[in-house]
Amino acid sequence: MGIEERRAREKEQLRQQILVAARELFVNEGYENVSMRKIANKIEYSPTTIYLYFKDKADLLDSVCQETLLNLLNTLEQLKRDESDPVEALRKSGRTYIEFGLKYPQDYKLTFVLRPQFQKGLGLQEGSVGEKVFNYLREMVSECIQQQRFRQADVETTGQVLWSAVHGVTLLLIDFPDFPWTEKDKLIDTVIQTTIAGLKA
Amino acid sequence: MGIEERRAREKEQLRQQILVAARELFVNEGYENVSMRKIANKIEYSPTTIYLYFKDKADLLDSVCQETLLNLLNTLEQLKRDESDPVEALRKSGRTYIEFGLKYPQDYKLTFVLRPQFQKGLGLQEGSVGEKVFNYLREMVSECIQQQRFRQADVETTGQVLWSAVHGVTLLLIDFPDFPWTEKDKLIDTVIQTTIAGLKA
DNA sequence: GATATAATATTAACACTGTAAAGTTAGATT
DNA sequence: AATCTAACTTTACAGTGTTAATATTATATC
Repeated sequence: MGIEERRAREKEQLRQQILVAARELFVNEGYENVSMRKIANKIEYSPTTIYLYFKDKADLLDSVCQETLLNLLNTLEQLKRDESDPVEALRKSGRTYIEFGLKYPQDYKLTFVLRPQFQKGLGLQEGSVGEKVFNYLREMVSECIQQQRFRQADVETTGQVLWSAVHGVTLLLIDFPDFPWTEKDKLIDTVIQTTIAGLKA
Repeated sequence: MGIEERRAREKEQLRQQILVAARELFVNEGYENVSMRKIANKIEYSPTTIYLYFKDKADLLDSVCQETLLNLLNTLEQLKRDESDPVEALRKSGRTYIEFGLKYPQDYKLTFVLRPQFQKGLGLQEGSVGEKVFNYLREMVSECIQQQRFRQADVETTGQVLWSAVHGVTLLLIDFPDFPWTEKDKLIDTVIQTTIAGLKA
């Protein structure tokens, strides 16, 4: 049955096409200003066709973000392999996380701030990419504590403290671009280093 | 001329009425799901009347957030008078800030996450309440550094690091209520103490 | 008290939005 | 060749923010 397979392939292709178009508009114009009609125009299909591939607009945007997050997860995992020192790995991971957020601010906000509000209780459900990202953090922190590079403390709490710091600075930099921030790279480094120093103390 | 004064008073009253209705709807239904018509219905005026008092929907949101910020500022300023030790004052301020966010989660998100998105570039302009809140933080940090309770460092950067930490944990607690957080009070304390410890080191 | 003036509120309209339902068309199966 | 089915489009609805024109009211002036 090669025909069905070809059809499935074509179907998947259009799905991807929609995702690509959506991401491009989404990133460039901000997710508020992207309408189904705009996406449809871009791919030269009628607006309602999109509904054959995605439940609704939220679902579409969700899929875009999922992809982006998977990207983040991959970037982080790669990093882990290239670095043996656990504290240094953690530092680099923090940087990577923040820079990711700044590179895809719309995706970051949608995933970590705007979506949870509407999908109450489904923020970091089991198996979600978000959960995997936090698991990654857990591992790194655990390593640091086990090797006594951090003061003896709860792995969970320590991870949550780190996440708070990087999440916070990421969102502030995204949301208040005109605030007189310290030079961006310095600020990011200081946030990470200060938190790590605090965990050693 | 008591008449003009009465009119100004009445005008201000309706303005307030709009603000109250808008806040209530924004908080309960989410900014996106609140239409000008809904607000108008609630106050029993025609939709366009609102435009005589506010430039547009974003401006209305802005005004709601201004009020929230003023509320936060008052809460913080009260605290400053009651504490002489600068590090302790900072610690308490951090707690107060976070607790404020958790007490009015929707208002907090509206002010610090949603509003910036719609009022791009007008995040913390000169003379704004937002700026005053950050000035408050600046003062406290400055005191800590001057008294050599913190390691010698840039006041601006130090303040921004602290803000990142409290902002981060506030939003995480709000947005992922089902995440297996460490006990809330412990987490908040650890975030603040770790950051402060890092600033001493 | 009648009339002009200014402030305030409303109606109607425009160009959008997300999306449900029904209609169309092309290709595969019988 | 007739039928079925999946993919896609057309149409339509109820809603959105917002503007311009209009109507209503309250006050000031004659």
